[in-house]
Amino acid sequence: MDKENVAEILQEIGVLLELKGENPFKTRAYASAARTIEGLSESLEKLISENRLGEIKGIGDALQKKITELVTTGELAYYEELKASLPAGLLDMLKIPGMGPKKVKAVYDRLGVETVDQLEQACRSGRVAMLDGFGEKSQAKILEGIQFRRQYATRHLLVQALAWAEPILDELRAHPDVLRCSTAGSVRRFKEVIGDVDFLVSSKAPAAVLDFFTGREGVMKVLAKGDTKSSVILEGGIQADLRVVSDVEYPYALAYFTGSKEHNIAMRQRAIQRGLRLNEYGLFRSKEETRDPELRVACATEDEIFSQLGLAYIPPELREDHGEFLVAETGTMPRLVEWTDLKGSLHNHSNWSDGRGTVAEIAEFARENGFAYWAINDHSRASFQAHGLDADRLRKQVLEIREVNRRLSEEGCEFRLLTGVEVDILGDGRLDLPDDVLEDLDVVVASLHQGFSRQEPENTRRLIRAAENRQVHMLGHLTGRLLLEREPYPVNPQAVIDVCAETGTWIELNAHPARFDLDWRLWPYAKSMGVKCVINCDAHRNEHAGFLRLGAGIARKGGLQREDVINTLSLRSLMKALQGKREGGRRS
DNA sequence: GCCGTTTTCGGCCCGACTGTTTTCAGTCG
Repeated sequence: MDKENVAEILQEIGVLLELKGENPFKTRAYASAARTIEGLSESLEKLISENRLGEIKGIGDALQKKITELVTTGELAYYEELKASLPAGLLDMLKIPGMGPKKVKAVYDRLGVETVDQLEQACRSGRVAMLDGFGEKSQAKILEGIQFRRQYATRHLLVQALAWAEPILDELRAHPDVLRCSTAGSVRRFKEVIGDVDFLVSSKAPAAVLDFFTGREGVMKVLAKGDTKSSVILEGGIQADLRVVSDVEYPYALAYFTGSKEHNIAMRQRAIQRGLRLNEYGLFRSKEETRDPELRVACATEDEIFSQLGLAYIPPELREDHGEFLVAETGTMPRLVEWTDLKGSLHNHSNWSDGRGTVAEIAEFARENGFAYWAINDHSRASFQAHGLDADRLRKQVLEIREVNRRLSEEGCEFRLLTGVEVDILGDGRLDLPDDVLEDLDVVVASLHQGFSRQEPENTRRLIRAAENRQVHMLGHLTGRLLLEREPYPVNPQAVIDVCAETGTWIELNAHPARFDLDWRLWPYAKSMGVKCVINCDAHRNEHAGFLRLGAGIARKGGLQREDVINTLSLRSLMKALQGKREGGRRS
């Protein structure tokens, strides 16, 4: 059983315990352990065999035993008993807005309601409103929540959330009563999947800003509106929250509402260790909870708050309690890669396979947009559905690309198209094209496109064999996941990273917003092993070049710097690196 | 269930908003 499965089960145990009315701190312990497990860079098997599980913060004796049982036997008796003691439908009910563990338990205990459908019936017949603690309004709200969940997704891709958030941020910025404003929450942290979008504003007239926010075009429903905050549902079905504070409070509130929750808890604890209190209203010289302005440590920006806590500024992308404090404590934060550092993309498609543009159109677009180089890597023949290229068509494409480059050169232009392929990794780990064809290409990306039903050891071996081929520069979208759509295929990424480190093979960070693959959580490990990253937009049409900005944000979440990313190199250095990989490869 | 410069018990982040209450519980972030 792998980390994701273990984390999922621990998470579920936490929820089930909540439904049972257990001590909230106990339920929280499970949830926090689940998160910790998910973020581990080492495998659970290894930690267990070396008896190091207990060294992890948040995992004590009880959880150690349960995790060991799960990993070694694939089952957990405690979990099975817990699951059997409650109807499965209760978990679904928790997802309805306004239905928390107490209310779910109440309708179950007192009305025998076990599923969302039964809850709907109970609301329609008026039985829910008659319960203590419920009323007509809660009943109507539950019905609405059920309808809403049927109609809309609850989680959205970052790219979609940004498309909703950025125009609103522009409007807020232009509003006369707005002093400072920003997105906050997971959008500001550049999480790959977003639940809702958060905004923070400082203003002397909060009511006017809140009125504007709730009255905007594109607001479908106002969920809540108070003196300082409001929640709305936007057309398209995403929730947007706005919080308005005074300008003095703004930096503290921005830090607080950017989160993550786990990062904030660590920040608060650091404050407490220094005899201070940190909340959304300020950093206070006090041992007690307070918001007395007299006691506030003046900070004009987030930067100054970190500094007061003995930390270098932590960029929002890193605020996941994922090791950022260890780095920031040293007093200097490395400069993370910026999307403007990227000089081109080394994995893109043309109309020779499943892309849209012609080679000439792509060259024109990339050149005009200031890139130094752009690779064309169409699919190989095994990707039949994508009109994959065989050796013959590939050679013809190479001629066409060279012709385009010749013309560019004549015009005195320094931009270059690079020849390449995204070669399929076949069932046994061989590549879909022979080495002598690959060696004539500038950039070879090797990817899995089939075999999702295979087992982990097999997929891992396929990727390792591809990485060991000295003609392969990098592995493309390593886990094949499609966010909110398709799980990653079973693969042991650490084992693949280890071989990439040995062979000097690079790993792609595919910047397609549904991929972001390799996951940001694995980059610190890859970096520690010396494996280089390539941020590719996997463009199938020119507009996809914009994905590079998103990919760079994800690379920042992974703590990557310019020197960790191959496509920050100039054309000349890149060509050397491409050549060097082939000469340095361990075996072919 | 975890943890310890407050160390084997007693804390564990905490405030805004809503709805059902008539002083507060539940939910949410």
